[in-house]
Amino acid sequence: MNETKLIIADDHELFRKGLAELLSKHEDIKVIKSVEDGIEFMNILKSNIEAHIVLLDITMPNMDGFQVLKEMKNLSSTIKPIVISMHNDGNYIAKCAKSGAYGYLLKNADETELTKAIRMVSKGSKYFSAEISEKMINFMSVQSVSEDILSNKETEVLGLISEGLTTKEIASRLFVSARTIETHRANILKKLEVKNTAELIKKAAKINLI
Amino acid sequence: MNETKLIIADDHELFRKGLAELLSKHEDIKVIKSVEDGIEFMNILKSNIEAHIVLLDITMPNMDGFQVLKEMKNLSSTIKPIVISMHNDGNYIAKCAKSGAYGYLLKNADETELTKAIRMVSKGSKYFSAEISEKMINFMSVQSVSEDILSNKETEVLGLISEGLTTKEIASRLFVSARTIETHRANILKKLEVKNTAELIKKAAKINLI
DNA sequence: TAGAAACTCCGTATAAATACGGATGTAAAA
DNA sequence: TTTTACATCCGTATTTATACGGAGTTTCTA
Repeated sequence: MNETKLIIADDHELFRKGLAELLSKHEDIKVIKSVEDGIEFMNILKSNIEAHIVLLDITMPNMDGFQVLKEMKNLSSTIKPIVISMHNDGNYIAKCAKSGAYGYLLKNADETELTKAIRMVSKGSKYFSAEISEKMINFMSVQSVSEDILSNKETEVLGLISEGLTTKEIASRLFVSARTIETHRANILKKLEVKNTAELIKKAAKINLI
Repeated sequence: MNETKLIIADDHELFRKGLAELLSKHEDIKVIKSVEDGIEFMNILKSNIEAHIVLLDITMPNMDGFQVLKEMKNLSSTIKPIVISMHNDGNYIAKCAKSGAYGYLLKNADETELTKAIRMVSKGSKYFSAEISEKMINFMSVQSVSEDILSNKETEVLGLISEGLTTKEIASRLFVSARTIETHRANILKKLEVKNTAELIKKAAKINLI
């Protein structure tokens, strides 16, 4: 028979348990492991466990879903990740797709959709619902994936700005001139299409840059 | 027999279903309804359904958990709300306790804790785990519940600041002098214990003021 | 290898925010 | 009723941020 072995990675105990319970009714799907963070999952992955799919939450402590996806790609794992997230934010979806997710489900998806996604991915297809695809496309048409918007230095500067440091303070902490930080600030404002610090921090918080 | 009838209010279909499945194993607990937002729950409440407990999510569309709690208090409902949230933020917890929640569970609580909470609340007690209580106490000791921190005017100004408006722009929009807005800004910074706009917006976003 | 980013730095100027230290009338709460 | 918080306003001064426009070096990539 064709049994799909899957792992659940989610930091919410009740969600994990409930999901396992829910899936136990389906004979072709078997939950073989249940972990609560990315690190734990990576350990399992490295132990060469035989599994087909991992239902992966994005927001997890220690190591989040994005990092897990990246690592899985590096290790060219054969386990196919389906992301289960509560964010129907185009940015999240796009990042997951880019990082090698085989599917993206919202936590308010229904059981039918969940099993459909698992079965499709199990057969080698990808599963992104119409709603999800649309969000992603809309997002990509207006702005690039946030990961790529800012350079490393800019991201670092943004972090310090959000801590409440002034340009001068940031400059001395990063051992560069204040002019440099001013330029970084200007570039960040431009890239995120905002006109001052207040708007900047709000937007950065929204798209989870900080 | 003493069967506890409960309602689940959560916008995540999978969570709802999973939870129901999980609880179905317990004979003394019966899930009688499952709704996906606050409005839907209020309708059920008004239909005089017989239920003992509602497992209430905070972040829901249309009408969130806080509003539901407030409304339930107004209607002096006999259904006892247990909040299930993913935020272990002292501010959230304190607001719920203040609004009449009988319990507060994190979504990463385990099954044992869930059933324990349900049974205790069913018997008339309240259930706040040691961890949750601690968070709440820590929070309240350092700052009052966010709802009460800022005055109405200050909240309004904060909103406009976060939109990227300058002091002058805000002043003309609110038909007052720029000085007034400067004072408001200063007071807001002081109340939230931050030293500039960047930190302000970050904090405001964090405690969901904007 | 050529070109594009990224990172660094500079000058000049204006706009905006923050830090002081006041003041008044009104409304709500103790 | 007395106190307290709120909302409004003012002056002076300094610090920060933003807006221009430019340029050299390195590093990565097509």
